[in-house]
Amino acid sequence: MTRVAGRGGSPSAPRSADVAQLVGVSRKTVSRVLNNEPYVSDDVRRRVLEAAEELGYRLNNAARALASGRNRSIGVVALGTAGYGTASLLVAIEKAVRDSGYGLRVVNTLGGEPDDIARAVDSLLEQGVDGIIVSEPVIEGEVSVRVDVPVLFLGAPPAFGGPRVVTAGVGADLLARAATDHLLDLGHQTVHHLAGPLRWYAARDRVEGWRAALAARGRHQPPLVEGDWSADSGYRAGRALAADPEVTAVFVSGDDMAVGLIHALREAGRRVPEDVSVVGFDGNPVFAHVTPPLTTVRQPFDAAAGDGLRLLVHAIEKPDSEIPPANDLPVELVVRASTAPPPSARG
Amino acid sequence: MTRVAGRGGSPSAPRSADVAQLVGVSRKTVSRVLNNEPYVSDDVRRRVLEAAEELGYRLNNAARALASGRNRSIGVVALGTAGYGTASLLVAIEKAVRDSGYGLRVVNTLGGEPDDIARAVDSLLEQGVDGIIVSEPVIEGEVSVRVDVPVLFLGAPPAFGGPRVVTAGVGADLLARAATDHLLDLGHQTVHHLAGPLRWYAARDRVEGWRAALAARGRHQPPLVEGDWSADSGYRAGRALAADPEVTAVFVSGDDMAVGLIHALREAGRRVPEDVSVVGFDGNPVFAHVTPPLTTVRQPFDAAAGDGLRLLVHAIEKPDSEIPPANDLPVELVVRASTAPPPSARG
DNA sequence: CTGAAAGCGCTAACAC
DNA sequence: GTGTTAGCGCTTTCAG
Repeated sequence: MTRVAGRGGSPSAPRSADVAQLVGVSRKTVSRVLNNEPYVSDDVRRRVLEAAEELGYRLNNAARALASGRNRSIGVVALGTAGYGTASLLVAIEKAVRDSGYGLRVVNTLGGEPDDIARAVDSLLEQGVDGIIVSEPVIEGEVSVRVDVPVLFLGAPPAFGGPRVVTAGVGADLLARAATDHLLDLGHQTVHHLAGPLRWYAARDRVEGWRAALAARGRHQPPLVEGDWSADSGYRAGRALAADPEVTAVFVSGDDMAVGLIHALREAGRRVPEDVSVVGFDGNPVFAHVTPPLTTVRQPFDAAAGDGLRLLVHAIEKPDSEIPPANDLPVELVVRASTAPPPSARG
Repeated sequence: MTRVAGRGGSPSAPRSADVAQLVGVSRKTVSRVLNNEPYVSDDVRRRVLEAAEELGYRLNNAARALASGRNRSIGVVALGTAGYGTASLLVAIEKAVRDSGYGLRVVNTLGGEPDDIARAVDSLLEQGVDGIIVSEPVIEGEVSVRVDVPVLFLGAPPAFGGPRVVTAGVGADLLARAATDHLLDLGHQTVHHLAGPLRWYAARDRVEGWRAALAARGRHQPPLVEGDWSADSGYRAGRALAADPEVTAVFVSGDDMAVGLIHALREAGRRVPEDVSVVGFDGNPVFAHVTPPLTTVRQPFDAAAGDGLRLLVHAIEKPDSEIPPANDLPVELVVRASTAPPPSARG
């Protein structure tokens, strides 16, 4: 049955005093029960819970925050794009935050520039958060803000310092390295790279991994090509790369760009994977169904968010104890049909 | 006992009293300035703003909410999937909320079932929100919650009633109709439909549009095929549909499913669009680069979120006045290469 | 135009 | 185990 209240501006909601009165205890006792504090008899605890239920009592978080100084919520500064990667990360963050017993406030910054971040952080602080997550920002300069809560930089080094700033990676460099190694293992002499915009730390991190893989085998490092994460930019990059017969393998810093790139390659008459192998980045499952199915690396969004949040919550709740070590993140290469040995190896 | 502003040694954040003292006015005057209330001289206003800036003063939202009863934030119950559609809608909602001067709290419900929604709404209410957006939920039963703030159902009819419940569509039926009409206009005798899970209202809404388009021309309505939004489910549906030579046109309730479906069709030897035309739903730009580029309808996320939020904010801020009418949403068909006239029309 | 007093609903610290 | 007493920092009356 539908139960509606919709009482617009009528009798005020029940307060803890109402619950206390109904049970015949003090407000503090009600408070103890609601906060799961010890030193309440099981009997009283049960009766308080029952009374609260009966009255439809709901804790007033504003009052609680004001009195305790803790808001029980965490704010995230996100990128405001609907791409699979950023969206997955946000979903993972929401889950991790909720599992930690906090609420989540979201502010998007379309650009991810230092000023945008400063503004977003400010607005979060004003709304009242106990900690802030800055998710995969663009970092070119210093962000100048006064922050008095712990801040987690997820997938980027801190853009501002402070005693309560923690960092957690998404393991992008290792992932990029695995992707590049896969291509090298297949027999390619070298691997080209289509990067995301280099102003994004996420893009640079992957470049590092690609470079490291090449360097480890003493391979030639082809010039970097830069896209903007969009499939269109991948397509444009693909047209340029298709003209170069030296190109037999490309590691692309995002699935969408990879799909655009493959489009251009095939349009130019270069077969994938027979002539050119392509590896994407992210792990969007839809690309198992394009032609050819895309080999990619899966980003460990859940693990990264969970690990980062563990550090952040630690910094919030035990500000004086040492920050625990970060966990290792899984590296998962999803091999499909867009990669193969180079033409030379097949005679 | 009166507390003297302790801005010497005390690391506590500055309060409005500190600002007031610095300027030499009362706290109420500071409050007026910060809330953009009238009846403050320009001079005082300016000095207050300067002092606030100088002290690095930041309003305490918990205190404000407690005193005023308004939290200045809106909560959204989202689906917790990283698909292009839901993610885009969330981004659009965030923007609309921010533009309205509210903060955004997010709770995901993995399932979108009535019970999940009830839980999510409860948690939002406890966190303190002035309004709630329920975004594209699964609706099979009634949601039983006590809500005392306005609720906007976005892309679904209300799951619970009440005087302060508003609804805004995303225009899915019209979009579905446009997609179906496009196929019919091309000369197809009828159009098959691969729907999303019918427990989702969003899926049912699109089915309606498809049915309406067929009915308007007196065309035969083929049996409905049901997927689960994933490309994999589209692929499975495609294998079944490929076996039926009658199928020349399919309207698919999501781009990902459409891509999976095309994969299966081609694998079975049916060419797209020569033998079978396919239209997707959502408008993810990456699918301009798959083979064949996907014809689709673009969901007007920004317009839908903006319009819905306008209604919600109205319900919050002017609870007694009538709810303004909803705006018409744009219908945008993106014709690419996955649709063509049926084989029969081409001889 | 501006200010003084009185809480908002809860938790903190300490009593009992 | 439980109650009492003070506020948290702001906005709301209602005076001036």
